[in-house]
Amino acid sequence: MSVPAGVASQRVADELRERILAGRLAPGTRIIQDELAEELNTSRLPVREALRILESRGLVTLRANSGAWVTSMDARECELSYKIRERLEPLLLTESAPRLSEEDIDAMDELQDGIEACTDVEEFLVLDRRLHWAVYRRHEAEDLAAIVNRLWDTTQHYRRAFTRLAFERRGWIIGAEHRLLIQALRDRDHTSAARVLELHIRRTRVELAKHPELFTG
Amino acid sequence: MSVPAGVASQRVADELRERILAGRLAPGTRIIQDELAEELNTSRLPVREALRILESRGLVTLRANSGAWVTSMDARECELSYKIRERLEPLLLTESAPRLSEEDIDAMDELQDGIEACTDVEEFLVLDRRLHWAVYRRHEAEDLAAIVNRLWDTTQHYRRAFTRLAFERRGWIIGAEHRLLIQALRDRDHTSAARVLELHIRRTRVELAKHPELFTG
DNA sequence: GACACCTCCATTGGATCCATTAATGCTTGC
DNA sequence: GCAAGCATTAATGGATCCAATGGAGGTGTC
Repeated sequence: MSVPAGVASQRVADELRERILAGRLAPGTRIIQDELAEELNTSRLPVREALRILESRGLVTLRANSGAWVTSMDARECELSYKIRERLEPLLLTESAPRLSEEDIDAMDELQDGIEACTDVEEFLVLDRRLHWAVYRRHEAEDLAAIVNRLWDTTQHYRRAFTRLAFERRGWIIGAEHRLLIQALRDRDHTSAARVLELHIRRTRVELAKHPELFTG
Repeated sequence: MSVPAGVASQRVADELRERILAGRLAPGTRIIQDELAEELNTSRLPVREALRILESRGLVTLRANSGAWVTSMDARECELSYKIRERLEPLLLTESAPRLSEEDIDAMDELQDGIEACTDVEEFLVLDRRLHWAVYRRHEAEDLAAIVNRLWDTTQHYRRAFTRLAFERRGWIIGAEHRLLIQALRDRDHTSAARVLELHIRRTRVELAKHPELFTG
């Protein structure tokens, strides 16, 4: 076994987060402290602390004297998450955009090339997220970024389900929005960039609302 | 000794939060697990979990293998918190306003009477917060409310310092804004209500920016 | 005299053990 | 046959003990 780097509770939290985001632990799944502890070769204490960490990120729901479950959302909560993103991500963009270099923006176009070339849903999710965070790369607003990151985390599972349905036949819309966003950044037109981003998130929210069946689980 | 209600770690977290929000624990203060545990007649374990809980609420800052401190902000972070509030609280108002009853709105006017009558800073902070949450009372958006609540918590200390400076000579502005907000809600003009709220927060942010000396501690 | 390294102590992180709670299944009575 | 209550069991919450880390202070060397 490899050398455990860093604090155990953080390692456990990272591992658990990875499993949830990758879809290997579905929303609603119960998490038993003993099982995880044994599986990760540690005691239950770091697991308990890891669950607290992930609860604060919204990925896990705790009930006192009862247990822990992977957080699940209903359609209403998910829609609200998107409304929050609509308001916060343009602000985060505003914090980052003035500091982006030409190279930063070139990298975005390359990422978008990759997105347009990819056919696998999991790969799309990774690249799409990477592109958005390339836009925010130069922010100096840790607290705001943490809130936004959390929203991406908690909606990841539903984004996956939605992407499975939609990205093949309507993928060009996302591509168009991404290219418009990148171009506005290149032109240093930060107001337009913020507007495009807001529309991009808003359109996704509206599309998502057309598929309530994604939440009947 | 009285019967301990609920889970110990939550009790410790509540007590610690209360101390920080009441200003009895200043930003930057170090928190030693042993001391708190002894003082609250419990072991270090609930204290550790309480620190995790409060870290997730942004009230304490943890450093691995080092310790815990009451979180402190610089002017930039505080200003950003207000910008986030400017965007999120109107949204939270929108979620609540349509469901507010006449009695709810009457209660707001009564709260505002109390605010205009009060001369003590601590009392003002309590009543002001209570009034704002009276506006949001009928929301069904727990996640959004949690984010906003957290922002109020983390900026509480700076709001106190600012209030000490400003509320006596310019208190009438806050009163005017509050009354306008309540009236818009009474008229069921939710768009205006959201705008007034946004302006109210924005004006406070701009005022606060004039007092950088509040952050040189 | 100044800087670097080493040792010691205070404090946090982790493991094991015990208490407590809550849920489930069985039994009993109606 | 069904419902309610009790008992059993499994999993969480808490306390104590031990290990590891990081900072501070002193000493030795350049």
